[in-house]
Amino acid sequence: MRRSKPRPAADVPELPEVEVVRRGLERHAQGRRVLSATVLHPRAVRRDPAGASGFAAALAGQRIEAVRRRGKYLWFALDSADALIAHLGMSGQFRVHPAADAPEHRHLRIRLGLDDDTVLDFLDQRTFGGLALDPVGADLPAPLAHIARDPLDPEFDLDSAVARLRAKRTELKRALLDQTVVSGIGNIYADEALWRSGFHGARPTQKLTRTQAKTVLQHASDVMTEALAVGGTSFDALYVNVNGESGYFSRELSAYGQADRPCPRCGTPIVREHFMNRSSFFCPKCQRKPRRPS
DNA sequence: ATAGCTACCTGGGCGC
DNA sequence: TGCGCCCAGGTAGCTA
Repeated sequence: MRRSKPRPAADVPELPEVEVVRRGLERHAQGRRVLSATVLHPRAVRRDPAGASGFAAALAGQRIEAVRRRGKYLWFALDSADALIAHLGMSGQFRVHPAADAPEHRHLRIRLGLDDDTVLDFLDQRTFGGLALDPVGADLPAPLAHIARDPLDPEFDLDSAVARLRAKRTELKRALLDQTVVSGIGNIYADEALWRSGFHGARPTQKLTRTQAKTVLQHASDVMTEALAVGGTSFDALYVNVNGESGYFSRELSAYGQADRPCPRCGTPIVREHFMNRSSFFCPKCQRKPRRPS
């Protein structure tokens, strides 16, 4: 029998972590002008239509007016018509260093020289993340048009999210991870929201009542808001690290990563199963599987 | 149109 | 000791 080994639980950025990064970037980069851009790994700019050299040339000289976010996407509003879009992927980090004393980390992918004698580094071990320059639309860069508003957005509308969720013909966990329904939810907070709701991820969305859909979305919103409240104050002033070396986002988790440990509600051991090529963690007593899995 | 699958990545952990 | 396999998962793009 295979025991699931303890893992570092939450090192993948989801909504609260990305918001922490946005705040750090706002603090350190807003109002700064980009003097230079160096691409150390071409994959980090693969979404940029101009390629690495075009990216660097177009970015140099631009001023960062604001740092915005939708779901897990970040973008820097620039003084041109372009936006610098950033996604952290699985392992992306931004770090700020004094230019005179900036370490060359082995996972350094892009370095931006700023006009206050600092560098803004983009690090990414697994290279799922990256930066790209794109024209900004009315208020959203075009490549982000399909991303739904997230629960931290002041204009997030729970009722319309409920409608989108119930319009899906799929399993509940799949819909929670669908960034066109609600953005910002990844594997970790999907499992936490399901656990709090008492719903199994395989429940068919089309059979959810409005109240049930509202419940699970409200729990998703709550769990991410709470994580932000805990983690949002604990990053170092000159060190914008999405992962949070202490793992401060992972301590409160009830289901995700807790295989074989007692459910905090009923004591039944948490079960781990594979779903969508990912791990899913749930309490087999609190979260009954639907009798007819869709 | 839409639901669902897979490729894309690296490095730590573990079995042999 | 060292090799090689497995695993983590967000998203674009593809297929059916």
